[in-house]
Amino acid sequence: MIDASGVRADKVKKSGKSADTDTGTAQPAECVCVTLRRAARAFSQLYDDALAPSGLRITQFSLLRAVARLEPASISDLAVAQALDRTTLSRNLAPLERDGFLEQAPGADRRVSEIRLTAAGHAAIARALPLWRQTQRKIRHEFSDAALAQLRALNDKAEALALALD
Amino acid sequence: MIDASGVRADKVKKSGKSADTDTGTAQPAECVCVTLRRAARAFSQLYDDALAPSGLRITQFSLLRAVARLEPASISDLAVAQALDRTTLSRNLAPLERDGFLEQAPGADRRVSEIRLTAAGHAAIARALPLWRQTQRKIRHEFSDAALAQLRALNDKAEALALALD
DNA sequence: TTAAACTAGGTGCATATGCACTCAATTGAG
DNA sequence: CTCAATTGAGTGCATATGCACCTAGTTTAA
Repeated sequence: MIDASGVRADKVKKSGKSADTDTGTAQPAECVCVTLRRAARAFSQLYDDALAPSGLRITQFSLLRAVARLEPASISDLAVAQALDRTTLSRNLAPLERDGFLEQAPGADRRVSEIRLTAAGHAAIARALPLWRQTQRKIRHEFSDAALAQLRALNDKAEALALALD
Repeated sequence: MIDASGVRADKVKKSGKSADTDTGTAQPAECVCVTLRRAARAFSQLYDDALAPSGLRITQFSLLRAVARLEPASISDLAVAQALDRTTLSRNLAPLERDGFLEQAPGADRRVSEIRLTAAGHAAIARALPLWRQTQRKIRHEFSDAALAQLRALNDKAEALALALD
């Protein structure tokens, strides 16, 4: 929780440094990306904390649900579904497999690994679902529909722009 | 860039699985947190790509600028400024120090490490600044002021909520 | 049919992130 | 002044993320 306890909030000062080309706002010239990353960290805190009793993090919950939807899923399927790099997704599976929430088996095309939930995986999702729903409700209550819709739009356009970097 | 080339976008199907409690939308029941994380990844791609010629990632650029603002900065100062865990921030300094962009020296209070930019650090910021500005302009052009304002609000409220978890 | 091209996936490396725990320096209570 | 409480920082461990490169199957062109 941003463990920087007891910080001297007083000693903040502005340096006239050349590199610091603020626009004059109290806060540093804000970077859209940095703000987004901060928000993502804060939300992850909230969701991870809420899901903790289920033993899942929000990333893992999301991944397990994707497996449930696409079952039997290939690594690449899941990577596309989650908009994650294939190798990242591959590694994110490891702790879930280690904990017995899913299993991989070679497919007919022996290059492909078919991923399926185990009973424990279904149980984990079932444990986490009410916690997640409650958090979603809280969040939806805190933020307007317009804000959430704009977040979606932000995400969609950003993904389109990032995809154009190919 | 979400390297999952040549994925069979066709084999997506819906399983009637109990765990998959979609609300009926084409997309899975969307998680605010997951959407935010996706957006943050996409934006990071855009910014990292744009900043690449400077040798900095967006996280590093942001951190260097924070040092420039708070110089001489303690680890905890920077952690608060970046809304990052203190230990994360501490580690994020390592590659920047290794590359000679900043240096640490013990302060009067010998528990505190005073962090300052080097000439190379200022130069790196100077190299990255125009690239960052250009990207900011592009982004601000793509997204409405309202969307960006709502992102800020989202971030502020999320940080407040996360802070309340203490 | 066989070798080239393509495709699914894995590995090494590096950064980013945060928690639990530890240590050292400082401060404060008595 | 002395010892306990506080505070700044580091380390071990684990997950998350993506790039460059590699290997093994599969498909396709000659």
